[in-house]
Amino acid sequence: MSESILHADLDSFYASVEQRDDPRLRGRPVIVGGGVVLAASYQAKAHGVRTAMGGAQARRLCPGAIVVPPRFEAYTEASRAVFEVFHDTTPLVEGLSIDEAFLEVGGLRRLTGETPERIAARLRARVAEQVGLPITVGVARTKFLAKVASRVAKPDGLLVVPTEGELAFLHPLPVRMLWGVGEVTAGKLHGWGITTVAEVAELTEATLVALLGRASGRHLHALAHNRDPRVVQPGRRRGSIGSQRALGRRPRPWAEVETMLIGLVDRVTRRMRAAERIGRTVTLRLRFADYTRATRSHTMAEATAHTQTVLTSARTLLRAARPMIDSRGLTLIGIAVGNLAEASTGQLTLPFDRPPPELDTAVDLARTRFGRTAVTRGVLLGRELDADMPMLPD
DNA sequence: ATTAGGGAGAGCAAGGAT
DNA sequence: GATCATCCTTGCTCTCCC
Repeated sequence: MSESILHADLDSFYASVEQRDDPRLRGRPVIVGGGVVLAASYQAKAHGVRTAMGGAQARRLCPGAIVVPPRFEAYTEASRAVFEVFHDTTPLVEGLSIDEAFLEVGGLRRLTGETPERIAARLRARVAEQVGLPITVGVARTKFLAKVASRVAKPDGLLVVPTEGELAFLHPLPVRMLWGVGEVTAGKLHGWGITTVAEVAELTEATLVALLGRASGRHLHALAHNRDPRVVQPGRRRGSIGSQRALGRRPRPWAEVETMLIGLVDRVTRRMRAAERIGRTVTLRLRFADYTRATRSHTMAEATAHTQTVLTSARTLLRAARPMIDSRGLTLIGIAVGNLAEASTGQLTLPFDRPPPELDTAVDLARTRFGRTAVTRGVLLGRELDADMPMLPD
């Protein structure tokens, strides 16, 4: 087994798309997003601007930056084009997010004799030519090493971690570079005087478990000893679909909150139907003026992608949470549907021993059962039906 | 003092089923 | 009939990722 996993990761993705589409932004510090930094070009990062930083702080650090609003549709389209190149390279693609994926090229190597490094170089060139975006690729024997390699090689780089050089690559790294070690975990480790991967590797698994909990401790122990058996899983699907809205600090009338909920549920169920998924667990997500958070969830008896059914559930959760909202001040509201399953196609037979149901009722029933965007044939009426009746316009 | 919007997953408590 | 052990599901919080 040699290095055969690619981790491909677009650089400052949103900011790079903006620079690609507007030549005036090229070579200049660019910040995408106003209230919070969604992405910063490398020219802005040179001034200390970071993703997820507050907009005010970012402007202080880099007064010359050009701030542009996000264009999510452009990013979705760019992502689609990049993943086309990925899938053209190998069918074994595991997407991680809008701008990164693992690619397994071991079989390709055996088939064509081409080295993973060559494959990675060609991938980078094709993304640059066909999509016009810079992308960094890490190449290694394991997912974890490939992921760390791409992070180290950024921006616009290519780094192969040779099998014989894995520990030399891994051990000097700061713990924060480990995938899964965030601010909180890094803080705990620092409190124990642990700053590098080599120092983590000196601890026993029991010590790490005592410090970080069972799962994190074991995980970190394995990674620090360069054990990562995870394989590239093509065709992984997400487990929940959600939508949320930040509201600012201004108090909102209750009626407006309920209206926003309808919009969120409509957006989520619409996306579920487009993805041909149905779900059982409805989660209401709230954030308050003091930055505390709360979630409230309900698991329905049957999975659905039906707007009204999900809305009823969501509305009940929201109304129960009203005292909390009134006292703490709402600054974010979100809805997610989890416990997702594939929507099946199927036939719904309605009983004939009572009067035929109204068309809308039949469509609602079919949608609830199958989670489909449209019922394409209404046998009852013997003609094509357009059953996609959005609650709100797009 | 403060962050959008999209996610995954662990830990834990409580209750039901076996 | 009462008690115990265990597993699973649900609901919620916290951490982490991009």
